[in-house]
Amino acid sequence: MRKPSNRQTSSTRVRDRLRSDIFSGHLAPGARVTVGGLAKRYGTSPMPIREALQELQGQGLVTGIPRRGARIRAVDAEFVANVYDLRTAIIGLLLARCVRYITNVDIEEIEAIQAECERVTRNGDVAGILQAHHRFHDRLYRIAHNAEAHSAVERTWPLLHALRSRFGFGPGRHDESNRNHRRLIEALRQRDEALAVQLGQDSSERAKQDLLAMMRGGAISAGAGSARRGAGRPRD
Amino acid sequence: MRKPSNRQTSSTRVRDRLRSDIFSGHLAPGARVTVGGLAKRYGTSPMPIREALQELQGQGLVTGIPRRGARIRAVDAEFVANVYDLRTAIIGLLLARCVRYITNVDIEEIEAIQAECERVTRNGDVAGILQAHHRFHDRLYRIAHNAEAHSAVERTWPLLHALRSRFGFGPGRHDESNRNHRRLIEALRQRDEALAVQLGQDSSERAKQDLLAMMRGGAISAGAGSARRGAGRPRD
DNA sequence: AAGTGGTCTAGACCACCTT
DNA sequence: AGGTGGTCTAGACCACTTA
Repeated sequence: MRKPSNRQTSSTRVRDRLRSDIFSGHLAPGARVTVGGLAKRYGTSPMPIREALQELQGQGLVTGIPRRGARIRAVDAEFVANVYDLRTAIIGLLLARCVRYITNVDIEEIEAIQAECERVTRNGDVAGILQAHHRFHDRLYRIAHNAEAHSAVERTWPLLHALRSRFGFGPGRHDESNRNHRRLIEALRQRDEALAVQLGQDSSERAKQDLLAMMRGGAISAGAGSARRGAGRPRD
Repeated sequence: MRKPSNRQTSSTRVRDRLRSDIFSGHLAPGARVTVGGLAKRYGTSPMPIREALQELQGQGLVTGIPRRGARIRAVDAEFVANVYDLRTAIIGLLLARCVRYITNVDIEEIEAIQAECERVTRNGDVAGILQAHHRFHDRLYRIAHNAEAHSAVERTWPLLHALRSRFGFGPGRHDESNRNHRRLIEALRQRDEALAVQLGQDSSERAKQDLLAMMRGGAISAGAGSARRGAGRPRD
């Protein structure tokens, strides 16, 4: 019963640590990183570094210069807003298609996932909330039968996951999100394409605004159930 | 006059040949490919194969199975339609932002590129047309100041480029495209956001329909007026 | 002209699937 | 248990940027 390295490959380890180092500010925005330097830093050979760098490049976290290494991208408000706007545009496409393909069985399953979302919300476990939320979106967009659009929006998830883990959620944000999900499900049940698209894009926009506010506040609040932290938020 | 050498790396060579082999049908859709097999086929070591595979996976041409190799994706009508729909959605976002950021200098430069588009159209050189067309889009979307959305739509270009090189354009398609470009430029000059978005998305939709029609016909016509066909390979 | 740093080769390792 | 095949290591190669 040896499961020492689960699905944990060296590339993924490097990728996660690299991402963590970017968010923690240990690797400054705009800093140039080299394969050799990172290989020594993480104690591995060039190949996993290249792989991780390429994946993070696909997520927009690093920008590659042809023959001159790579550069850390600043995870600032503009970058986050851009990623969310991209998500919003694609989500509009996906939801329009969902309305055309969705079945009652799909709706039942999505409602079950939504119930799960609301349950973990009461627990207040951020990791669980993120996971359930992700499952909701994944299950929904699968219906759209557009794998390219789906994976394009999926590609932005690791970034948002990491940011939410760090900055948490604003007060009442979870309830708002769940309310939006419920309304979206109702629109899907009615097969109201325009409304579903509108609600989904609104949801995405609200999520963007909430995350941006949390980033402005610099909060590290876990957003967990204990409401006794509410007073000290440096709101602006 | 020297430097025949690089910008051509082994990874890119493998990537291009792999893509070519997929389009030519030499690698059947759904076929499983292995790193070792491709390494022998292309006479190289595993690493460039992995790199090329990963990039093509990012473009949706191959789908990776965690521990079990990769699979060639079928380049059929559904796949092409999906990619175009994704493009259309993102283009809407980009054009809406373009209207907000565009300057008169931008418009002048875009008009110059459009003039180039029309000149190469008269020549009938497909490669030149594709290049000019690409420059038009690239220059335009740069204005939107959303690098993530821009690169997401750029990622779909190599696929469309390859397909157009193989299947060409329908009769009158170039003139229609240029007409749409001119109208789009006019909408941008008026800063009419709704119209610009509408025209841009219409253009994308028309391009999709044209390419799908060409694929249905199985034509290899260069689209330069000589609409001779019938000797073409129906499919491989 | 020397240095820096990305790219590639060949082989070993080991996880997963098959008999 | 054996086979298949992805993943990783260490070092060499070479293009591009410095003095």
